[in-house]
Amino acid sequence: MSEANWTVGRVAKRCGVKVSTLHFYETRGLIQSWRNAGNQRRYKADVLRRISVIKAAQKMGISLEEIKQAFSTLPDNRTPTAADWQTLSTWWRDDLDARIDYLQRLRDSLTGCIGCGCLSMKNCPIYNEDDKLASEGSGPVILDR
Amino acid sequence: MSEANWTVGRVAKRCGVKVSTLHFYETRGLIQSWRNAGNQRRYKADVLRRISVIKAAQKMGISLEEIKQAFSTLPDNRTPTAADWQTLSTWWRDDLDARIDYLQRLRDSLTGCIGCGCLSMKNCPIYNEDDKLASEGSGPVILDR
DNA sequence: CTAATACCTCAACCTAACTTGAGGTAAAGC
DNA sequence: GCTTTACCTCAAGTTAGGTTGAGGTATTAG
Repeated sequence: MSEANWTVGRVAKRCGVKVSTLHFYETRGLIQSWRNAGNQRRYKADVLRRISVIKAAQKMGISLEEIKQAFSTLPDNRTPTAADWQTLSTWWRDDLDARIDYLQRLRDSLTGCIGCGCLSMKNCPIYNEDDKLASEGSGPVILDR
Repeated sequence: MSEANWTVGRVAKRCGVKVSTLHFYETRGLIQSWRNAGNQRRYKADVLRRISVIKAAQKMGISLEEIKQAFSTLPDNRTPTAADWQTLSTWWRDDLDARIDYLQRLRDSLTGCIGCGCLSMKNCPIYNEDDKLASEGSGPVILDR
């Protein structure tokens, strides 16, 4: 099999994902393929690394949309080099550091917080993480208790 | 307002969630209410803490189903005490420790891994984390962003 | 007493990330 | 050449965690 002749089935098996997942990633613009004479997908070998990177990023909690954004920084007209991938990993590492840090702060305030009854109060560290990572919805309302 | 006369609207406002969320949590068995003569929901004050705990647990990446399981260990016939909640927080703290540990290992192998090309190989640490957190439910753990 | 809110139920809709299935074609094995 | 396996497209289904809206009732403020 030449460098540019990977079939969906082979890629799927090699990467441990389903064929439907590869179709799906393609519709989302995360991977590309060319078609042979019979309209079947064929991939270049670098798709393997892309998929691996997608899977790794997902384990870090990164969404497909964000992965797509990150991929858009890769070179268009040539196969990404190790250095190109390295750049991505550095970028995500910071993200991962932030997530870890957030969870650690959450952990450190957890024991005191859940038990003590402060959860609905304005000074609760869990409720008031001054952190974009934590912000969701409209947030708690300060009331007495 | 007596201890057992919280309306949905008040609870929602106090906790920073929507009324529909409270309805939803009720259908999932996460909170309970009683009805007044006009069929409107009324809550006991302890629902406030339940909701706070749900929110805190979600930030740790715990699913509603798991939260429900944890709640099932709370006493049925009396309002949970601080000690009861403390037990839960200890339980989840271990969970959180495991998640942090997992992310740290992921981070430590990331730089070497994404760049080096080993990602699709059998011995790649990212691909072979022997970790249940990495494979629980549908996809990776969801974290706040 | 009346109008403005607040609630109620139930069904449908939403996003993410896929999976499943139907109906049909291509490629590969013997 | 024939049969099995691999692919193709497109639509619809799935799970989590909610949100939105319609049509109707209860409560509350003035």
